[in-house]
Amino acid sequence: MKRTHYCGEIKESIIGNNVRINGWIDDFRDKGGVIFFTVRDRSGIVQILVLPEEQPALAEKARELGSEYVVTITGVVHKRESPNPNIPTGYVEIVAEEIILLNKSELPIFHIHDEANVNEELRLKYRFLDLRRPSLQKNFMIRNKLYQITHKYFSDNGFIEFETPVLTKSTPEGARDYLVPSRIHKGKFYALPQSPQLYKQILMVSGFDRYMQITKCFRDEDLRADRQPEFTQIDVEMSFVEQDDILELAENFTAQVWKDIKNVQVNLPLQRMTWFDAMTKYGSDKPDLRYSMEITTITDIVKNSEFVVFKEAVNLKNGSIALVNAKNCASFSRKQIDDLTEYAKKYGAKGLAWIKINADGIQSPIAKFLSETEMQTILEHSNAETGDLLLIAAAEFERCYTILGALRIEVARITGILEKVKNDFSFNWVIDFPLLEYSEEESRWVARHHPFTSPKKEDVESLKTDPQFARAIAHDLVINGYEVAGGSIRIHQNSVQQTIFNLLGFTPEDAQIKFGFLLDALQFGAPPHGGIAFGLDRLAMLLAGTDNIRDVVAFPKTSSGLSLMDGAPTPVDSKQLSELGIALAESTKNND
RNA sequence: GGGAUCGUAGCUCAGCUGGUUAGAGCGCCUGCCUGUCACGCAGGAGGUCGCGAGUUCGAGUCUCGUCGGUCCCGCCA
Repeated sequence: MKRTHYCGEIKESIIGNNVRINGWIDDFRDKGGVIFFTVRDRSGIVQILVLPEEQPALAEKARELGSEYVVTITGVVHKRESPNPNIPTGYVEIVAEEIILLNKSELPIFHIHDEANVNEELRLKYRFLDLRRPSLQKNFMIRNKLYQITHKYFSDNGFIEFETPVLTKSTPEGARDYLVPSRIHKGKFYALPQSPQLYKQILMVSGFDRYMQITKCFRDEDLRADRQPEFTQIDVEMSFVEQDDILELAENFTAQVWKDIKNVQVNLPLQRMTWFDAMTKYGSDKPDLRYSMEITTITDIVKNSEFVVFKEAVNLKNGSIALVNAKNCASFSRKQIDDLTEYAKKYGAKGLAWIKINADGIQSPIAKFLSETEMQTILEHSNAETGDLLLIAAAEFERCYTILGALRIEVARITGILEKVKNDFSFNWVIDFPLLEYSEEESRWVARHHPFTSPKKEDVESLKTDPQFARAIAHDLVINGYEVAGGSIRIHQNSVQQTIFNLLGFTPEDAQIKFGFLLDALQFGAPPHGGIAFGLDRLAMLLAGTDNIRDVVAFPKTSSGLSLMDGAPTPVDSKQLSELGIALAESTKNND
């Protein structure tokens, strides 16, 4: 039964050899006087030939086979009479001598072919079949390579691999926790880690100096095409370093991965962009730099204009007016512009002003509100040429640029720019994030990254007077507009940490209850330290060339968090609940 | 929490302003076929139109609810 070769290894170089393969029946073509079928394993497919006249018993056995039956085939490798150059093993075939049926299969629910476009709901329910498709198998080979490169790279660089707990303490900041009830301590809960953040910092205090871990993280938030509730991080932390050291290590790692897996040379060092520049040029804190289409700020140009929408925006605290130049889009129809307006509204735009630069002059609903000088200055600053369409947003700073950032991507999609750059890669750092942001919901400052992020030295003093302007020593690595890694230099001085907690509205008692163990650790000789964590799934996505994270996760959840194959989550036995001291609220009881 | 969109044969889909017996391609079954590889030819089987109400003489089609998929906003330190 044991194989001598994988199917994909049956090549011209072993013609004449006696071989044995294991695999699944991929396709069956019975021509009457000659029978062909193909067998598939993880390496590819190979054609088997049976000649009924010469081997009637074997032919009879072959005719019993069906799609996805599991077989062992023994035979001799022959050169094909009529080769098929479209498959790697297409110049040879195995002339069967023995066929062993190891297991039958029900009729497959769908074809095990890459071309088969099958409803994802079915694919997830029958994931064991879906995962047989060559394209998915390829994705997991890539993912495996990524694991191996990661272990080697960090080991070679002196990092020590750890495991941190999965049953941890719930912390209130950040994402919603997944909770695990304790049986021994009824009424108390563990939380699954949103990330091993505090543990890795404590390992730094313990003196391990360089830590890494490939680890699962859990966040109970709504999902997206690039977000799963459980996901894998390459988690890294280093002592006695500055931000430059972390960026250098991380970009060398990234370059290594792209070289080994994609054979792409990444030019180092990577471009670094401040958060402010990313926002004002690209309207995003994770800009896709495979194409340009930069945003132009025109707040100062139109601040005295008659247009009431601009007036209102200027009067906002931190109000901004800016535009994106959609090159060669002046031909857009009224309907297309209406669609763009609707699109902008999703991001909180109240409306969308536009200027068309037609061959016969300017066309714009707001032209009448702008002076000749204002219009000319706008055209100059945005490098507007005949045929261009300027899309203008006016709102509070972050809203205004976010709207334009979304439009920038949408215009790139509509005009085919995204399609053109789909095989390119762009890498860049975004640094100097704001340390805090004001939460209207909670009426307090919250940490933008996490509460242990160090402010920039020069901004520590102003923290107390102008917290909104304080910048963090934080860094995100962006590839093709995806945030694939993020990290920071941490606070290692208890006094600074207390200042931050104070700003976040925690009393010393609160802080002690929530993060006391970290605060304790910081008082016992914490070294300066910092780190970064890569989203392994997103890296795998980019390497595999897919925009769907479920294509690189073996058993993913749907966008509502269900696992369609096993049915999780499910109700549990009342006995299990009572052991945990848990009673369901009346309203949730029949929710299965 | 909100928005958009989808759910018809095993799979992918068509099915118009409501109207007789719901169709196609692929797959499947039976037979034929000595170089197929999206094999070919002939014949055949296969439907709770996601589910539940409602409107109507009559619902795959209209309305409401519900379940599920996908994408997005909010959310994701």
